[in-house]
Amino acid sequence: MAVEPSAIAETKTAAEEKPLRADARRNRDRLVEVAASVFAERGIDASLEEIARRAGVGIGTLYRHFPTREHLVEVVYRREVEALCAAAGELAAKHPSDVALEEWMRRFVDYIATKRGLATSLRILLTTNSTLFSDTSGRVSQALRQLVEAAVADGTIRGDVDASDVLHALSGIYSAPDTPEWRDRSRRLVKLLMDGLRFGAGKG
Amino acid sequence: MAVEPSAIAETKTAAEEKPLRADARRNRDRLVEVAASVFAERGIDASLEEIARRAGVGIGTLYRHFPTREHLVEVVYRREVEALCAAAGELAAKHPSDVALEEWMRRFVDYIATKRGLATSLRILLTTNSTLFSDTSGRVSQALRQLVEAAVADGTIRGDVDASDVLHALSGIYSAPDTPEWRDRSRRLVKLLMDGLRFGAGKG
DNA sequence: GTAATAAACGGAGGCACCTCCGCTTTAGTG
DNA sequence: CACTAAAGCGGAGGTGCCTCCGTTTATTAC
Repeated sequence: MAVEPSAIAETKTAAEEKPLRADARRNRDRLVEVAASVFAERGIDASLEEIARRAGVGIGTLYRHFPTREHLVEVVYRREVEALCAAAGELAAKHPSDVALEEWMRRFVDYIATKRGLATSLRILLTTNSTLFSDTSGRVSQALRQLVEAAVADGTIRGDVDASDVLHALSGIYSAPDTPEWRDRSRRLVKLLMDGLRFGAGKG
Repeated sequence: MAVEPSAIAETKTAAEEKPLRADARRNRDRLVEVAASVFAERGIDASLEEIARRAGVGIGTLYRHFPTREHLVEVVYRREVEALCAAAGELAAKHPSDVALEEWMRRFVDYIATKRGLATSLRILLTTNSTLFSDTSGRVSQALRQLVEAAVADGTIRGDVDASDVLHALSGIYSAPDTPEWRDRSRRLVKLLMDGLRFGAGKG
């Protein structure tokens, strides 16, 4: 009955993990990568044996690294959130700040779209492992803040909003029912939001 | 995509079900009975094949009657709640009304005790299937009302309480953590409650 | 280089899930 | 009764989960 720090410490928070042997590191990374694509393709209930097979490792290796399905899902999920957040910096460097913001929100919609199918399992995971929720939502809002503040600073969007306003506006994306039109509706929401943000830019 | 009335209509709400063939009825009843004892013995994750085996039917028969584990669990659960509620009438007929009430509450504690291990699965079931929750809690409070009202009527417990007060007082049984002392603590709660109820009986 | 050892690998094997469909039994009908 | 259609049965078989442990490999020490 050891006290679990929080399910799976993990994540690359510095080199706080004891270094894995080179082959182990390789296999582990491979598994996460393959799992991401298999989950995307077949849903969260995809066969773990298929993941191991496609990754070219034995099923035993998969289980050694990820003792339960949830461990694997969590790592994949964190990795994807991380990538989404990292994209904020890259977009900011490559585009005018308002365009960067818009493009990021578009990716956000796509990201949520892929996660919809996984909704029930993710919900279990999120209620089970509360740090997962706070960690990821923290990272996401931080990424968004960076983009919004930059755009406000150079006057491409209005100055009387902040990241939490935008996040709030985006919440419709989460709460809307999972209909066929959902994606289009969400994209329109982003457009609408951007129009509103650009309106009166440079005057606030 | 048919509209499901509510997961599994079931229950013997009159003869609204098309009559099963005699052998089918027999197998079905047998399965429910065996399932109840296997679930009690091994927990909610007990092997369905074991249930079928012990019931002396093929696994195919189990699945025909109960397409998912949840279907089976729900039917077992409803049956048990039903039995608990039916006991109210029997106890009322056999004992002085205050004794009947006390005994019923004691059984209630025992019942909850057996359900504790099944808590997580039951929680899923209860959130998934909302009628299950309202149906059963309705039945339980109805049974309790019968007992409380009888005891108030013939003056064996005080008159200034009703069934919902008692149910409220019993809620500690649900919310208390699942420690080893839980059962004793709950029995003391029942005793305490009965003392309070008997105090000043016949004066309200 | 080589040896020693701890770490990691992989897949066979045991168990459970669930589907599918050929066989059996029941409940009607004459 | 005998016959038949419909209902029900059951278990083989294909798949997935997860554990266990003999074998392989990376690393460290010399």
